[in-house]
Amino acid sequence: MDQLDRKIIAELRNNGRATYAELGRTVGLSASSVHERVGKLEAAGVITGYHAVVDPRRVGLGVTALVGIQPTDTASDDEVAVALGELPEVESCYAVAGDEAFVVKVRVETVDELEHTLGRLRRIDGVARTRTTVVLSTRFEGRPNNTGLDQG
Amino acid sequence: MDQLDRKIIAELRNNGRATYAELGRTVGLSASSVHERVGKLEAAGVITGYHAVVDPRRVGLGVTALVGIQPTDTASDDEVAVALGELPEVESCYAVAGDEAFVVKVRVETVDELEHTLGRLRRIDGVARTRTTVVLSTRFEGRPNNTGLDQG
DNA sequence: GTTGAAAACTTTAAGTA
DNA sequence: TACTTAAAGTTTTCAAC
Repeated sequence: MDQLDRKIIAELRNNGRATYAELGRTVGLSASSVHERVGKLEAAGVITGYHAVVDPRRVGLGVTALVGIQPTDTASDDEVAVALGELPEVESCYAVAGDEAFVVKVRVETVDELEHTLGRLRRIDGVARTRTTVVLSTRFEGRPNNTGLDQG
Repeated sequence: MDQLDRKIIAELRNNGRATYAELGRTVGLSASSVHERVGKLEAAGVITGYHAVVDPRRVGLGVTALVGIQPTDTASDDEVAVALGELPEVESCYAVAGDEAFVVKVRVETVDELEHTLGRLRRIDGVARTRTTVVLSTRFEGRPNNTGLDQG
């Protein structure tokens, strides 16, 4: 991965639909070269995908919460993580240091649904307790941090 | 926003680089129609952008932490949020219920840098204390939850 | 890495229900 | 209004260099 790759990645993080021709113009390569480089970055697992970002409220997911998952003494973290992944309302799942095994981000339509989801989380085998932090507003989210990409 | 819009959004969440022609084939519309619909969804703020997703470890951001921000008595939440946004290592920022004003997600290269970043967070005017949860592993992240999009 | 060319896609305009 | 087709311009993609 050289400087040009980093530049291409930074561009694609800002605009995931940039054309290879556009990228070529910004980094000073032919579209073919960019195309090949991007293919290699994808194959190498550096670029893992492309997603449209949607305003959650506009698609009926107005309630967000961060939930700490405290495990039982006998819990298998991997099994708990798999179970967490089976709930579609769990958008992200981090294994963390501390007395909680995981912190997950949950997105649902209503607080009623949140209550419902928390119940399901608690019923997962290996989950002892949950600790819920309700998100009041999302100031910003998933901002591309191109430290070391833009110029490194 | 009708069923077709929802289908298009779900597709673009899974593959942000899907061509209008591809989208048209999956939803049963011409490329022109899809093009027009996507333009309207973007203009309406439903689709807010497109991003390449990068494996953070592959771009030198191997350390992730979730940091609760406890405010001082006199803090202006908005001003604190702006200050948080000025640090590029703060990827996401949520205003939350509870004794913490915000929870932020921080991504840095090393634990040394994490220490450095936490110092800067604490020095923000309006920040009394921070509570840091180090992420040991990201099981999954930013999964598109297409509840209510895939089928209505 | 480049160019060149065919196929595919984008994007606008014009026309239809 | 929302769709389609048509057509010109662009981009993709795959050779060959």
